[in-house]
Amino acid sequence: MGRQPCCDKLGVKKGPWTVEEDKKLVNFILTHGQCCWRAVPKLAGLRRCGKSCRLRWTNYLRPDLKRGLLTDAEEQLVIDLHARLGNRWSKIAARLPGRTDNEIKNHWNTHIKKKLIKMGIDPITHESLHKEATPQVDQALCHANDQRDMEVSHAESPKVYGSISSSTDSSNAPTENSSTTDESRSSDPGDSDLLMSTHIWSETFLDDSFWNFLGTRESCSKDIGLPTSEDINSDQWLLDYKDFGDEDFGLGFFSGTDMNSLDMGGCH
DNA sequence: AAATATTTCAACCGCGCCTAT
DNA sequence: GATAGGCGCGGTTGAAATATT
Repeated sequence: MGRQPCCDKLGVKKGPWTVEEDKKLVNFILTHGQCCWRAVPKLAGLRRCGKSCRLRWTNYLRPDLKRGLLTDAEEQLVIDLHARLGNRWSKIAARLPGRTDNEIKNHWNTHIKKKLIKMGIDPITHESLHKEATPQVDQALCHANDQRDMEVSHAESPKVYGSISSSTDSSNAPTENSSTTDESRSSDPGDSDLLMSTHIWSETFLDDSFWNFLGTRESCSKDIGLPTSEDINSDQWLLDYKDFGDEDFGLGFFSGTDMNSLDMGGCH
Protein backbone atom coordinates (compact mmCIF):
# COMPACT_ATOMS: atom_id res chain seq x y z
CA MET A 1 0.00 0.00 0.00
CA GLY A 2 1.27 3.43 -0.73
CA ARG A 3 2.29 5.61 2.10
CA GLN A 4 1.94 9.31 2.32
CA PRO A 5 4.69 11.25 4.01
CA CYS A 6 4.03 11.62 7.70
CA CYS A 7 3.86 15.34 7.27
CA ASP A 8 4.02 18.10 4.74
CA LYS A 9 7.71 18.32 4.01
CA LEU A 10 7.43 21.97 3.03
CA GLY A 11 8.23 24.29 5.87
CA VAL A 12 9.02 21.47 8.25
CA LYS A 13 12.13 22.11 10.30
CA LYS A 14 14.73 19.41 10.73
CA GLY A 15 17.86 19.03 12.78
CA PRO A 16 18.61 19.74 16.42
CA TRP A 17 15.81 20.97 18.62
CA THR A 18 16.02 24.35 20.25
CA VAL A 19 15.17 25.04 23.86
CA GLU A 20 12.16 26.99 22.68
CA GLU A 21 10.86 24.04 20.70
CA ASP A 22 11.44 21.69 23.61
CA LYS A 23 9.53 24.00 25.83
CA LYS A 24 6.59 24.13 23.47
CA LEU A 25 6.48 20.39 23.05
CA VAL A 26 6.65 19.53 26.74
CA ASN A 27 4.20 22.23 27.69
CA PHE A 28 1.79 20.87 25.15
CA ILE A 29 2.13 17.23 26.17
CA LEU A 30 1.95 17.91 29.87
CA THR A 31 -1.11 20.04 29.31
CA HIS A 32 -2.95 17.91 26.80
CA GLY A 33 -1.32 14.52 27.15
CA GLN A 34 -0.13 12.46 24.26
CA CYS A 35 -2.69 12.60 21.51
CA CYS A 36 -2.31 12.07 17.82
CA TRP A 37 1.34 12.80 17.09
CA ARG A 38 0.47 13.98 13.63
CA ALA A 39 -1.55 16.78 15.14
CA VAL A 40 0.90 17.69 17.87
CA PRO A 41 3.18 20.03 15.91
CA LYS A 42 0.28 22.07 14.61
CA LEU A 43 -1.44 22.27 17.98
CA ALA A 44 1.78 22.97 19.84
CA GLY A 45 2.85 25.62 17.36
CA LEU A 46 5.86 23.71 16.13
CA ARG A 47 7.18 23.57 12.60
CA ARG A 48 8.14 19.95 13.05
CA CYS A 49 7.02 16.62 11.76
CA GLY A 50 4.84 14.68 14.20
CA LYS A 51 7.27 11.85 14.05
CA SER A 52 10.08 14.14 15.04
CA CYS A 53 8.02 15.36 18.00
CA ARG A 54 7.36 11.82 19.15
CA LEU A 55 11.04 10.96 18.89
CA ARG A 56 12.12 14.05 20.76
CA TRP A 57 9.67 13.36 23.54
CA THR A 58 10.41 9.66 23.74
CA ASN A 59 14.16 9.87 23.59
CA TYR A 60 14.93 13.09 25.33
CA LEU A 61 12.16 15.05 27.01
CA ARG A 62 10.24 12.41 28.91
CA PRO A 63 10.65 13.34 32.56
CA ASP A 64 11.09 9.75 33.65
CA LEU A 65 14.24 9.26 31.60
CA LYS A 66 17.51 8.41 33.21
CA ARG A 67 20.49 10.12 31.68
CA GLY A 68 24.12 9.23 31.55
CA LEU A 69 25.94 6.02 30.81
CA LEU A 70 24.35 2.70 31.53
CA THR A 71 25.37 1.18 34.83
CA ASP A 72 27.15 -2.16 34.93
CA ALA A 73 23.93 -3.86 35.96
CA GLU A 74 22.02 -2.27 33.11
CA GLU A 75 24.75 -3.13 30.63
CA GLN A 76 24.71 -6.69 31.84
CA LEU A 77 20.98 -6.89 31.37
CA VAL A 78 21.22 -5.45 27.87
CA ILE A 79 23.73 -8.10 26.88
CA ASP A 80 21.64 -10.82 28.37
CA LEU A 81 18.48 -9.63 26.69
CA HIS A 82 20.24 -9.10 23.38
CA ALA A 83 21.40 -12.70 23.47
CA ARG A 84 17.77 -13.76 23.62
CA LEU A 85 15.99 -11.05 21.70
CA GLY A 86 18.52 -9.85 19.15
CA ASN A 87 18.29 -6.27 17.91
CA ARG A 88 14.83 -5.73 19.27
CA TRP A 89 15.85 -2.62 21.07
CA SER A 90 12.40 -1.54 22.06
CA LYS A 91 11.81 -4.87 23.78
CA ILE A 92 15.12 -4.56 25.54
CA ALA A 93 14.40 -0.98 26.51
CA ALA A 94 11.06 -2.01 27.93
CA ARG A 95 12.97 -3.87 30.59
CA LEU A 96 15.23 -1.00 31.47
CA PRO A 97 12.97 1.65 32.95
CA GLY A 98 14.13 5.14 32.13
CA ARG A 99 16.17 4.01 29.16
CA THR A 100 15.15 4.39 25.54
CA ASP A 101 15.60 2.00 22.67
CA ASN A 102 17.71 4.59 20.92
CA GLU A 103 19.96 5.02 23.91
CA ILE A 104 20.44 1.30 24.33
CA LYS A 105 21.05 0.83 20.63
CA ASN A 106 23.68 3.54 20.66
CA HIS A 107 25.31 2.15 23.76
CA TRP A 108 25.38 -1.28 22.22
CA ASN A 109 26.99 -0.06 19.03
CA THR A 110 29.54 2.17 20.70
CA HIS A 111 30.48 0.32 23.86
CA ILE A 112 29.17 -3.19 24.33
CA LYS A 113 29.93 -4.41 20.83
CA LYS A 114 33.57 -3.51 21.26
CA LYS A 115 33.80 -5.12 24.65
CA LEU A 116 32.34 -8.36 23.37
CA ILE A 117 34.65 -8.42 20.37
CA LYS A 118 37.58 -7.79 22.67
CA MET A 119 36.48 -10.76 24.72
CA GLY A 120 36.31 -12.88 21.59
CA ILE A 121 32.55 -12.97 21.50
CA ASP A 122 30.56 -12.31 18.36
CA PRO A 123 28.17 -9.48 19.29
CA ILE A 124 25.63 -10.67 16.74
CA THR A 125 25.44 -14.36 17.54
CA HIS A 126 26.87 -14.16 21.04
CA GLU A 127 28.97 -17.12 20.13
CA SER A 128 32.69 -17.38 20.60
CA LEU A 129 34.72 -15.93 17.75
CA HIS A 130 37.42 -18.46 18.50
CA LYS A 131 36.48 -22.05 19.11
CA GLU A 132 39.21 -22.35 21.70
CA ALA A 133 37.48 -19.86 23.89
CA THR A 134 37.15 -20.73 27.53
CA PRO A 135 34.69 -23.55 28.17
CA GLN A 136 32.86 -21.44 30.71
CA VAL A 137 32.09 -18.80 28.15
CA ASP A 138 31.07 -21.37 25.54
CA GLN A 139 28.77 -23.07 27.95
CA ALA A 140 27.21 -19.86 28.98
CA LEU A 141 26.78 -18.79 25.39
CA CYS A 142 25.06 -22.06 24.51
CA HIS A 143 22.74 -21.54 27.38
CA ALA A 144 21.98 -18.04 26.23
CA ASN A 145 21.34 -19.10 22.66
CA ASP A 146 19.09 -21.92 23.72
CA GLN A 147 16.96 -19.45 25.52
CA ARG A 148 17.07 -16.72 22.91
CA ASP A 149 13.56 -17.24 21.70
CA MET A 150 12.06 -18.16 24.98
CA GLU A 151 9.52 -15.94 26.54
CA VAL A 152 11.69 -13.55 28.44
CA SER A 153 9.22 -12.83 31.12
CA HIS A 154 9.26 -16.45 32.16
CA ALA A 155 12.96 -17.03 31.88
CA GLU A 156 15.45 -16.50 34.59
CA SER A 157 18.01 -13.83 34.01
CA PRO A 158 21.21 -15.80 33.67
CA LYS A 159 24.42 -13.91 34.19
CA VAL A 160 25.73 -15.12 30.88
CA TYR A 161 29.00 -13.28 30.93
CA GLY A 162 29.38 -12.61 34.56
CA SER A 163 29.87 -8.91 35.06
CA ILE A 164 31.04 -8.07 31.62
CA SER A 165 31.46 -4.39 32.18
CA SER A 166 33.72 -4.47 35.13
CA SER A 167 35.52 -7.67 34.31
CA THR A 168 36.23 -6.52 30.80
CA ASP A 169 37.55 -3.21 31.91
CA SER A 170 39.61 -4.38 34.80
CA SER A 171 40.94 -7.79 33.93
CA ASN A 172 40.11 -9.20 30.54
CA ALA A 173 41.03 -6.13 28.62
CA PRO A 174 43.56 -4.09 30.46
CA THR A 175 44.13 -1.90 27.43
CA GLU A 176 40.54 -0.87 27.34
CA ASN A 177 40.14 2.88 27.14
CA SER A 178 38.55 3.22 30.50
CA SER A 179 39.38 6.87 30.66
CA THR A 180 38.92 8.75 33.85
CA THR A 181 36.25 10.76 32.13
CA ASP A 182 34.19 7.69 31.46
CA GLU A 183 34.76 6.36 34.91
CA SER A 184 33.74 9.55 36.54
CA ARG A 185 30.70 9.76 34.35
CA SER A 186 29.63 6.23 35.08
CA SER A 187 30.23 6.37 38.77
CA ASP A 188 27.34 7.29 40.96
CA PRO A 189 24.85 7.14 38.14
CA GLY A 190 21.86 7.85 40.23
CA ASP A 191 22.83 11.29 41.36
CA SER A 192 24.45 12.38 38.16
CA ASP A 193 21.52 11.20 36.12
CA LEU A 194 19.12 13.10 38.22
CA LEU A 195 21.31 16.14 37.96
CA MET A 196 21.49 15.88 34.21
CA SER A 197 17.75 15.53 33.92
CA THR A 198 17.28 18.43 36.21
CA HIS A 199 19.66 20.48 34.17
CA ILE A 200 17.83 19.79 30.96
CA TRP A 201 14.49 20.57 32.47
CA SER A 202 15.68 23.61 34.31
CA GLU A 203 17.04 25.08 31.13
CA THR A 204 13.74 24.60 29.46
CA PHE A 205 11.09 25.08 32.07
CA LEU A 206 11.45 27.76 34.60
CA ASP A 207 8.00 27.84 36.09
CA ASP A 208 7.39 26.41 39.55
CA SER A 209 5.20 23.56 38.42
CA PHE A 210 8.01 21.92 36.53
CA TRP A 211 10.37 22.30 39.43
CA ASN A 212 7.80 20.81 41.75
CA PHE A 213 7.32 17.98 39.34
CA LEU A 214 11.03 17.36 39.19
CA GLY A 215 11.24 17.40 42.92
CA THR A 216 8.58 14.77 43.21
CA ARG A 217 9.83 12.49 40.48
CA GLU A 218 11.54 10.09 42.78
CA SER A 219 8.73 10.07 45.27
CA CYS A 220 6.20 9.72 42.45
CA SER A 221 8.09 6.74 41.18
CA LYS A 222 7.91 5.10 44.54
CA ASP A 223 4.25 5.95 44.94
CA ILE A 224 3.19 4.32 41.71
CA GLY A 225 5.69 1.51 41.87
CA LEU A 226 8.28 2.71 39.42
CA PRO A 227 11.89 1.96 40.18
CA THR A 228 13.89 4.84 41.49
CA SER A 229 17.51 5.53 40.70
CA GLU A 230 18.36 3.61 43.85
CA ASP A 231 16.51 0.61 42.61
CA ILE A 232 18.15 0.71 39.24
CA ASN A 233 21.50 0.37 40.91
CA SER A 234 20.50 -2.82 42.58
CA ASP A 235 19.34 -5.99 40.93
CA GLN A 236 16.10 -6.05 42.82
CA TRP A 237 14.14 -4.21 40.16
CA LEU A 238 15.00 -6.87 37.62
CA LEU A 239 12.81 -9.23 39.52
CA ASP A 240 10.08 -6.71 39.91
CA TYR A 241 9.90 -5.67 36.27
CA LYS A 242 10.64 -8.87 34.45
CA ASP A 243 6.99 -9.48 33.81
CA PHE A 244 6.26 -6.07 32.55
CA GLY A 245 5.32 -7.12 29.06
CA ASP A 246 6.16 -5.19 25.93
CA GLU A 247 4.74 -1.85 26.84
CA ASP A 248 7.06 1.06 26.65
CA PHE A 249 7.55 1.78 30.28
CA GLY A 250 7.93 5.48 30.04
CA LEU A 251 5.13 6.18 27.62
CA GLY A 252 2.89 3.80 29.44
CA PHE A 253 3.60 5.76 32.53
CA PHE A 254 2.02 8.83 31.04
CA SER A 255 -0.63 7.37 28.84
CA GLY A 256 -1.80 4.92 31.42
CA THR A 257 -1.61 7.18 34.41
CA ASP A 258 -3.81 10.10 35.05
CA MET A 259 -1.42 12.98 35.42
CA ASN A 260 -3.77 14.57 37.87
CA SER A 261 -3.51 11.58 40.13
CA LEU A 262 0.15 12.29 40.63
CA ASP A 263 1.14 14.86 43.13
CA MET A 264 2.83 17.13 40.67
CA GLY A 265 2.71 20.22 42.75
CA GLY A 266 0.11 22.01 40.67
CA CYS A 267 1.30 21.11 37.23
CA HIS A 268 -2.11 21.82 35.84
C1' DA B 1 48.37 25.24 19.34
C1' DA B 2 46.61 23.38 15.18
C1' DA B 3 45.24 19.71 12.30
C1' DT B 4 43.42 15.33 11.83
C1' DA B 5 41.21 11.10 13.29
C1' DT B 6 37.98 8.84 16.06
C1' DT B 7 34.00 8.38 18.92
C1' DT B 8 29.51 9.48 20.49
C1' DC B 9 24.72 10.09 20.20
C1' DA B 10 20.63 12.92 18.73
C1' DA B 11 17.91 12.86 14.93
C1' DC B 12 16.21 11.22 10.52
C1' DC B 13 14.43 7.80 7.21
C1' DG B 14 11.94 4.04 5.44
C1' DC B 15 9.43 0.12 6.35
C1' DG B 16 6.16 -2.94 8.65
C1' DC B 17 2.42 -3.54 11.80
C1' DC B 18 -1.95 -2.29 13.59
C1' DT B 19 -6.40 -0.21 13.56
C1' DA B 20 -10.32 2.18 11.66
C1' DT B 21 -13.31 2.67 7.88
C1' DG C 1 -11.31 -8.20 2.43
C1' DA C 2 -9.21 -3.92 0.79
C1' DT C 3 -7.54 0.46 1.69
C1' DA C 4 -5.84 4.46 4.20
C1' DG C 5 -3.64 6.50 7.90
C1' DG C 6 -0.97 6.58 12.16
C1' DC C 7 2.52 4.78 15.11
C1' DG C 8 6.63 2.46 16.43
C1' DC C 9 10.84 0.06 15.32
C1' DG C 10 15.46 -0.65 13.64
C1' DG C 11 19.10 1.01 10.68
C1' DT C 12 21.71 4.85 9.33
C1' DT C 13 23.58 9.50 9.17
C1' DG C 14 26.08 13.50 10.38
C1' DA C 15 27.36 17.14 13.58
C1' DA C 16 29.64 17.85 17.83
C1' DA C 17 32.83 16.41 21.16
C1' DT C 18 36.98 14.25 22.30
C1' DA C 19 41.41 12.09 21.54
C1' DT C 20 45.59 11.73 19.09
C1' DT C 21 49.37 13.25 16.30
